Amino acid sequence: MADQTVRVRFAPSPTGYLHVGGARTALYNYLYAKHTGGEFILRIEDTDEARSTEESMRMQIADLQWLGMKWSEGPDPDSLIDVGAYGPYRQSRRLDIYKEHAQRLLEEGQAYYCFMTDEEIEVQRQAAIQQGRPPQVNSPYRDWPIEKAQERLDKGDKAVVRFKVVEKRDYVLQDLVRGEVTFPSDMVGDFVLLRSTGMPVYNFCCVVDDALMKITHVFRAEEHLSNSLRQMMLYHAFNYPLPKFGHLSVVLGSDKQKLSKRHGATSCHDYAQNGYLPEALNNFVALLGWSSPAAQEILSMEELIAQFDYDRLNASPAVFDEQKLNWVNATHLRALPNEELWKRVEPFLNEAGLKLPADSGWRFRALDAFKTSMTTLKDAVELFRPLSETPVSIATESEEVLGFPTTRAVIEAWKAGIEQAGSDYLTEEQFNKLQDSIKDSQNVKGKQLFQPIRVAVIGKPQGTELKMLVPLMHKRTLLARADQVLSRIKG
RNA sequence: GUCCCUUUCGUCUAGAGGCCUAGGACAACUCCCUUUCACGGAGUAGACACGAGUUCGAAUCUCGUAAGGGACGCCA
Repeated sequence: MADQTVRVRFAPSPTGYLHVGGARTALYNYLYAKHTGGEFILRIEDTDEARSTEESMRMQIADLQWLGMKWSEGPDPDSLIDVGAYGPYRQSRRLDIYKEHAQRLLEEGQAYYCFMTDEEIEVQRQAAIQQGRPPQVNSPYRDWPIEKAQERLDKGDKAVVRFKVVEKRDYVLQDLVRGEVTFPSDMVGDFVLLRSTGMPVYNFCCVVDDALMKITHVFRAEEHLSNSLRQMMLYHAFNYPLPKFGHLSVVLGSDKQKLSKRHGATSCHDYAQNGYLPEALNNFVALLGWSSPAAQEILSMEELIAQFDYDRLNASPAVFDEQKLNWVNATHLRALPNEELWKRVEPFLNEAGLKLPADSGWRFRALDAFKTSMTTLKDAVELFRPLSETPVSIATESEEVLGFPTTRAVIEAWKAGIEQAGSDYLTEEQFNKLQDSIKDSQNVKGKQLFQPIRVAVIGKPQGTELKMLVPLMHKRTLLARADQVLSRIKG
């Protein structure tokens, strides 16, 4: 028991994309498994028939894969066929197991069939609230003998199965992140195990599955903390050993409200589409509620695995700070070798329809020129756009530059210089010489010199150094661009 | 309403009774580098929610208060 292998699980309900809060929960479980050499298991909690879809399940699996978390048990990412010795791993396929467990409790008198209608329950709730009591049900069917209930069932009446809360005592949870948490048992009333449709309810399947799947540690969101009481009761009723629980803090938006759709991008999918790196999102999200013992801010997945332990998990809520995410992302992005960076950037460039040289030497020089101005992969699009042959839009900030009295002459001299160039691409040296000659011939310097040239090259007065930019552009493009800008001055 | 959790710079956090004149990171600001923008470098500013206690000594322990969050579903 002491050196039992760690078995942890991530158990999302398939309703939409994977949320960043969910990603953090998954990550902590994953890191703990990897850190201890244990198993990371994926279980799909799809007992809510109204909201769960297979499509969502696929999306969440794709998101988890994008983040680089691999599970040793659960649905196979491609075929969706269960892998592992404790399956099935989709709750909707474990219905028989839940039924058996419910039956067992029913027979032992630890659970009962309840025929109350929604209206009856609502009346009780309101009454309880008015009297200042917790709104719990008090079912008249609580002590019905099972045979009597069965008769009604046989007549076709619908019933839920409720757990019978009998013991009046305090339940103490040794939480891995919060320490000792005490719940009085009267905090909850008799709760539903099986819906009238026969579908089990979260607290019930969660316990059955965690026990049967031999889960040793459960890191989950704080909102489940009070569920723990019900779950402890069930573990007790089944006489199953309790796993260790760690209840994570909530992730908040900038307004300190729980992160939700209102806050804009909150799904991993959104971040992927917006050009964030999975390693950056993992890194950032890991630091929301956990800190590196080495006080590192930038960590690779390997470093996270090596350093992660639950003793540095923080119990207080954390605000998701997009600015820090941006910094983490930019830092990871700049550290990528050019070859890898190009692979990541290319889909964004293609999507924008940019036609760029295929030569890898050219690509790497371009990345060197641009990567310090990139926060996300998507930023590459606007940076690379002026390098393609298509005309650029001339930025409004360029107007002032176009208004300098010397601008027209400078651009014409620039154009003439390019025309004289022997090769398709100017070298940095040739560019410098050309710029110097314009300085002398036109008698301009400072921003009167380089801003017009920059506008004639990329359409705006600020950006990457010209000596980096110009050698990346074909003579033809340079000339066309200069003409484009000159025509603008006339008009 | 009842119960549970949380509370250190704007944000993420370090901090397990003296090492704290409270440290780091992001953001902000200033300067340097730079014929622009970024990158990079150097700095500045900025916090223990409040009140009692325990103690020679409290950000750290206890109790209250306040604020925020969660649960009280045939959601998870």
